Amino acid sequence: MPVIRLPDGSKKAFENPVSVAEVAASIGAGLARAALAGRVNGRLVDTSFVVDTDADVAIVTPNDPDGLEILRHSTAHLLAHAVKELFPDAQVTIGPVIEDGFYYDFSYKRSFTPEDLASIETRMTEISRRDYKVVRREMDRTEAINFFKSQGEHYKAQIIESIPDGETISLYGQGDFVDLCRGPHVPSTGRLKVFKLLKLAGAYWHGDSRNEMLQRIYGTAWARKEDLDAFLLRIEEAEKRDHRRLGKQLDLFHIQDEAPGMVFWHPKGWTVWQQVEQYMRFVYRNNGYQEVRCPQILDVGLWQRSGHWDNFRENMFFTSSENRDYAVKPMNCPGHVQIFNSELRSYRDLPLRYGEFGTCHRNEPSGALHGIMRVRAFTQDDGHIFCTPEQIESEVVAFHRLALKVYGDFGFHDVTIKLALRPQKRLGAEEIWDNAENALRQALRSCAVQWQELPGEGAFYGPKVEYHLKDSIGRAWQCGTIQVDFMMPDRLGAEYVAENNARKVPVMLHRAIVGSMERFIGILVEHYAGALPLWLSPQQVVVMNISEHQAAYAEEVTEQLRSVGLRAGADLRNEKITYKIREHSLQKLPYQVIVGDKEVAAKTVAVRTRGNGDLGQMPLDALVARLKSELPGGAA
RNA sequence: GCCCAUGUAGCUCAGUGGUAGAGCACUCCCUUGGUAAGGGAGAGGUCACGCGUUCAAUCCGCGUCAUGGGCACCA
Repeated sequence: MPVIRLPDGSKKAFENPVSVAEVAASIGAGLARAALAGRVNGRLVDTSFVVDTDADVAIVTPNDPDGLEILRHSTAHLLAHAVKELFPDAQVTIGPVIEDGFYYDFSYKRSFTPEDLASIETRMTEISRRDYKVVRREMDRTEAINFFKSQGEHYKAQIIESIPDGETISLYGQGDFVDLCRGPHVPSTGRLKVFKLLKLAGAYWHGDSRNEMLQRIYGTAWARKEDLDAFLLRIEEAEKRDHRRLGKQLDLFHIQDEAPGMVFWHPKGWTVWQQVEQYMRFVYRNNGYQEVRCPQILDVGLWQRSGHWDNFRENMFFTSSENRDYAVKPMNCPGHVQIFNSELRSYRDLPLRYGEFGTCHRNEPSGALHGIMRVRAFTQDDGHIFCTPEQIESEVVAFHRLALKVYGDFGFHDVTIKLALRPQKRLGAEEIWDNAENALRQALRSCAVQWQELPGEGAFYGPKVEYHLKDSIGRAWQCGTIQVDFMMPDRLGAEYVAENNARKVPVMLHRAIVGSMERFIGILVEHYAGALPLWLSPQQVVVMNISEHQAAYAEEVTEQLRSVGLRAGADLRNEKITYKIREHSLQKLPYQVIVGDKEVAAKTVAVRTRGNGDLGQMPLDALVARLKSELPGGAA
């Protein structure tokens, strides 16, 4: 005789055990139609779940985030069902929900084609129309293994074998299709109406590159058609701000076959680079760093001593000359240690901070390359701090404040922090790792921030704090990092004279704020959709004449803008003003200045801004004042 | 590196077993026009590269390279 408590606090008493579906129906027919699942005492269950004792029950609908997740999970099953109908020999593996959708991995003798994808989607719609009831049943482990083996589903059997013995295994069936699943699922396939298959991809079984490659089908599913359309529109909008597309349209850079993963910076792109670099140079200078520069290639022996050769030689570039082998530097730290080692250091010198715009080469796997976001030649705003263990905390805190200031100046205000802990492949004793990890935890506590810990994600020489920036369309990018390293200074023979005249090995902190210049500029371009803020814009102002009569005045105005340090250019082409405006608007110039006979006569300029349109005439001084006020006051 | 797809003019893309097209951009001419495309003419391509099949390959096959979507990797 269960008493059901509903989320609004009301109670309903039932004579007999009731299913979630019956509870929903007792509340209203509309809710019964919308019910996808239930939440009984906080646990998600199918609508067929029977409640036989007093309980808190909520009805889960597509409007509930859990409901949407169930919808997607059930759509993944619908996908697998369709694949099994069309390709009975295909084996199913796993099909989880991911952000904005789901995927399902299959093993099949031949590759699925884009045409297959279309027919699978059509078949999914058919199965949805058949409106099969989705039925849960339970088996014991051995029975389940035998069941899937008998179906020829060896991957499924293998998954169950990895589940601890004694646990009940739940299966979900719809029509002839049965899948291993924890559930819950929608009550019937007819509930799955708004979905779309997105792409085919390869993926390793168990995510391990030593295993065979499966075929992954990605899809998305939503509660309403409008949500799906909005999602597809969002993808389209993201494509429009793709840095590769904008890099071409705005003439910032290109990459060509002769140098995969290496960037040709065009004048406009290089101007952006210079703004970022000059800004970061001020950051070094104003925060106790000394800028340095190290050789591009260094004897292989140095990389053997540092440990990079053992860990990364597959991904390093080598060269040789006169019987000597060199590695093109994949990192800047060993170089900085050489500068540290170039004279005898005292504890009084610490902390000693070096900064470098260090260009590194890494022979990244071909499949990893991506525009200018993941390249083989890149420049880091790299820095290394040599300090004592006692100084770690204050250095990390100072770095943290500085990093947030820099991100804010570039327009990133949503920053999350992660702490990557010791990886499988690493140098050094456990105790050293304990110290290093705890030093970073302590420092983060002092920063009064929240952070997420990532086991196994650290560098081979030490744990790292990572800074993830959220961009204007909600994507997160890892940029900055600060890492504690108790290994490399010792391996490379760094030491200082302590107060008691003993030689000690300093701690080295590796740190970067923007990370890679290439990647950061790519992120900036995508964040701003190419409309960079005034201080970063390659060209800040264009001065256009309406007809050739005002050419001399236009040049004079341009010269005056340049003389106060603005990046201005004149467009004196024999084109209509509307044409010129269109072109410079497409180039996303922040300011367009138009001079015609009226402006020449009045000694003024007509100003048009990106976004706000025509501002009308103003004296040149007023324009300069406006531009100056829009530029940041100075670096950190 | 692995799976799949793609590679045609500077860009975006059509197209065909008989050595190729559009729009924009470019050059020249006309036009001197007031806030997102004025008009005309012209030039421009070893159809990514290599090897096959074929009387004939940009098109079909194989290989290589690169790019894209994923996976794996990311000091």
